[in-house]
Amino acid sequence: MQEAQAKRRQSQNDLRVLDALRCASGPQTAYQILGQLKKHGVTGPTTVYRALHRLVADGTVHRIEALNAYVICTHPTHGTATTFVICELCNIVTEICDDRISAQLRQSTRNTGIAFKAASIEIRGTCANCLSVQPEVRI
Amino acid sequence: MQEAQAKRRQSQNDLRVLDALRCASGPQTAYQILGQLKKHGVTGPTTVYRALHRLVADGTVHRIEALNAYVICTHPTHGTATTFVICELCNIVTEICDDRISAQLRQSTRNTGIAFKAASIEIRGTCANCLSVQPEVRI
DNA sequence: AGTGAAATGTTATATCATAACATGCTGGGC
DNA sequence: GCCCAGCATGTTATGATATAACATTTCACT
Repeated sequence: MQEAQAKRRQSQNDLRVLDALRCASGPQTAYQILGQLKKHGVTGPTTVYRALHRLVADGTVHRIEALNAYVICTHPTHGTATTFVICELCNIVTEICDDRISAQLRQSTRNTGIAFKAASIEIRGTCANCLSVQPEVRI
Repeated sequence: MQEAQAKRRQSQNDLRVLDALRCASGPQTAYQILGQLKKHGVTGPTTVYRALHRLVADGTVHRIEALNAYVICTHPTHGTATTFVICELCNIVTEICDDRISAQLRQSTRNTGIAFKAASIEIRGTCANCLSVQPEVRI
């Protein structure tokens, strides 16, 4: 469908950043990643940001705007409506994938005469785990 | 419904920030607003950020995460799925309002066991005006 | 007028991101 | 093998966004 990316060979720093994100328990800021990469001799944020830009352009990594942080994409086959849920209790971030969301956004924008390219959706809520612990929070 | 805000009396700085946003042609960063408020003797960003926090909490103003910028809410009666379209050609930002979007997000999150509180949706696309000028961009 | 809560001012600093320019690595044509 | 174009990387500096911490003022209410 759209911008199926020509497979780019990932550079050494790209792989290091991906490693750092994989090892992390949640979204990481650029400077947290830099902290990890220092063990490989990386000294400046520029290096990290350059790798992140490539990986985000690829779709390999997503940026969570509300957190200024980055995560590995867990639904690489879907592209136009990346959706994250940020749990307000434990701050866990989950990527969800439901094509009806992008379908609805396409329809809603079409009604207003706007051409839809892509969307980023960030939901604040409560994750299933916290719900089971704090049952007074309702779906 | 949800968080129908008890009417808060807006402070002097709140009103100044709202004025600055109203006069602006689009989203304004905190420091752009600060630039306007300097004529009233405001000197530090703290003042602007404090007013913005109150106004965002109210729902009077929205933050556009992708731009680190702020706009006045144009659909104050709807609250749980603020949706903006950012035109990639002219950078105009439009708030759209379609309750089916939040309905779909509620449903998609319910399927995953997550409790939905609110969402911010930022769409990249092309506005109606730019589409009419550049017809090769398709809906 | 007295009081407490909210707002504001002030200074400093933390956090996020890019600019600008030099250097190094690598793969494809000769 | 050698060259060189294109990309990746390193380095230094700085810009842009946001908050901390604490002092002071304002204001509604009694």
